[in-house]
Amino acid sequence: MFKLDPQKGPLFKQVADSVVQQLLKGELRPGDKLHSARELAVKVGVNPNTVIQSFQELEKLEITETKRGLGTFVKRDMNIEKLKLAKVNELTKEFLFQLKSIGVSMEEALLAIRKEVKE
Amino acid sequence: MFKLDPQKGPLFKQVADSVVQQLLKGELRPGDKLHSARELAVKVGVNPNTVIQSFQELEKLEITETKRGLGTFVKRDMNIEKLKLAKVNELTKEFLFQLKSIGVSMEEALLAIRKEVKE
Amino acid sequence: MFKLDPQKGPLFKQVADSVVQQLLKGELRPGDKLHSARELAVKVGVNPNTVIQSFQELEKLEITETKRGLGTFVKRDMNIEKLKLAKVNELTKEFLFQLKSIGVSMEEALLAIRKEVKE
Amino acid sequence: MFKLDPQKGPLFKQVADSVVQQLLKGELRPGDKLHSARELAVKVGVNPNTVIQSFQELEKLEITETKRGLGTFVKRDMNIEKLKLAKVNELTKEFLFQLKSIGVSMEEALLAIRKEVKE
DNA sequence: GTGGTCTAGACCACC
DNA sequence: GTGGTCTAGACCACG
Repeated sequence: MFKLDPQKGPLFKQVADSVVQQLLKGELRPGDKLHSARELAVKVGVNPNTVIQSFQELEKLEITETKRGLGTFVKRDMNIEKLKLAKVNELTKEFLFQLKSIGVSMEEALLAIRKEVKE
Repeated sequence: MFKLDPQKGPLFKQVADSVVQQLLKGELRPGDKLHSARELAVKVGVNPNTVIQSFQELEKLEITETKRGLGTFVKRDMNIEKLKLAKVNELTKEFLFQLKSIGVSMEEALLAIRKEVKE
Repeated sequence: MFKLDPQKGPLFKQVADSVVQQLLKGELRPGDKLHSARELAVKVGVNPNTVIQSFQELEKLEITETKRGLGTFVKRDMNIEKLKLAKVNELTKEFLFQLKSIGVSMEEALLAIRKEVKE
Repeated sequence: MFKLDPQKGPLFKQVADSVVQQLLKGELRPGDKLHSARELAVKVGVNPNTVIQSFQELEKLEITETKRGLGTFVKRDMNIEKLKLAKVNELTKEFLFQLKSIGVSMEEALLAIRKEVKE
C-alpha cells in the first residue's frame, strides 16, 4: 500500500512517485488518463494544490502531458521498460551505496536480503 | 566522500546521519569526542547553528551526550552492532519494498545487484 | 498575567510552559488550535523562531501535533486531568523537598501557607 | 542529597543556593569558613571556575565575605532567622502562585501535601 | 497564512 | 574554546 510521510521529502514528489509506480507496475499505460487532481487529492489525503504541483512535476519529467479541458495523460511515446530499468538501476545503486557507506560488505547485504525474503 | 544535498531533506538530519555513518563504519567509537560544532560547520559548509541542531538530534536519539564547555561525545553505552543490524535491516526492507512497489521480482533485483557489483 | 523572564531558563521552554498552563486551567482543550507562531510571538514579545521551538518542544512532549499549513493543535487524546495531577504532585514534592533541605518542618510550612493565604 | 541539574538554571546559582541551604539548616554558622573553591568543586562535580562564580554571587548577596589569603567566610552579622523566614516566604509564595496559575484550589493543594507527607 | 529550515551574528554559561 | 539560546530575516512546502 502507498503511504505518505512528510518526513521523507516534499509531499508533491511522493505523490508524483506514486504515479510513476503505477506506470511501472502496468496499472497505468501510455495514453491513459490520470485521475483528476481532486480525485487523487481525496484518495491520498492531501490538498488538491499539492496534487497539481505533482502533475507539474510529472510534466517536467516528460512523463505526462496536460490537455486543457480534458485532463492529464500519460505520454503516448513513453518507454516504460526503459524507465523501469533506469529506476531499478537507481534503486540498486543507492542501496549498495548506503550499505557501503556504513561499511557493510556485499555478503552481509545478500544475507540480509535472503533473510528478509524468507520472512 | 560525504555530500550534502538540500533536496534530500533537512541539512541538520543529513549531518546527524553522517555522524551515525562514521559510527557504523567504525571511524567513531563509543566515548569518542565529535568535532566541535564550529569545526564541523566549516567542514561540511553549513551554519554552526545547523550543526548544533544536528547534535541535539543525535542526543534525542540517545547516540551522543553533550558536556557543556567540553564538547559532544558518543555515548559510552552505545551498542554499535545492534544499531548497524537495525540499519541494514531497515535499508534492505526499504529496498525490497521499493522494488515490489514497481512490480520487480526478486530474481530481477538480484540480477541488478550482481550486474552493479561487477561494474 | 504571563511574564517571560530570561533568568528563568530558555524562553522557548517558558512559552511551552505557558501553553501547558492554559491547558491545565481549561483555557485550552484537546483539539483546540493554538495561536499561530507569529501571533504568539508578537503577544509574548519574542522571535517567531523561538515560538516555533516551543511548538517543537510541545510536540516532543506529545501534548500537541502540528499540521503543516494549518497550525498547531492540542492532541485530541490528551488526558488533562492526568497531566494536572502529575503537575500538582511534582510541584508539591519539589516544595516540600526545598523546605526540608533548609530544615523547615511541616508545621512551619503549613503555618507559612495559612499566613500567605490570608493575605 | 544535593543534586545539580543543568536544566534548572545556571550551575553557579545552584551551587550558591546549596551554600545558603547549609546556612539555613545550621550546618554553617556566621563566621564559619567555607570549603575552598577547589574542594567544593570536586565535591559537587563542577569546574572550580564555576564555584568561584558562586562565591562572587554569595558576596554580592552579602552573605559571605572573602579575606585574601584566608578564604571565604560567612558574614558575622548574618541574621539567619531572618534569611530563613524570607526564604520560606518566597518558596511558599512561588508554590501557591504555580498552583494558582494552573487553576488548582487551596483545598486541592492541601490534599496533595497531606498525601505527599503520608508517603 | 501555516509551520519548517537555514543563515548570520550576538551573548551566555561553562571548562 | 565548547555547546545553548535568541534575534532578524530569508526561502520553502503546504492549504
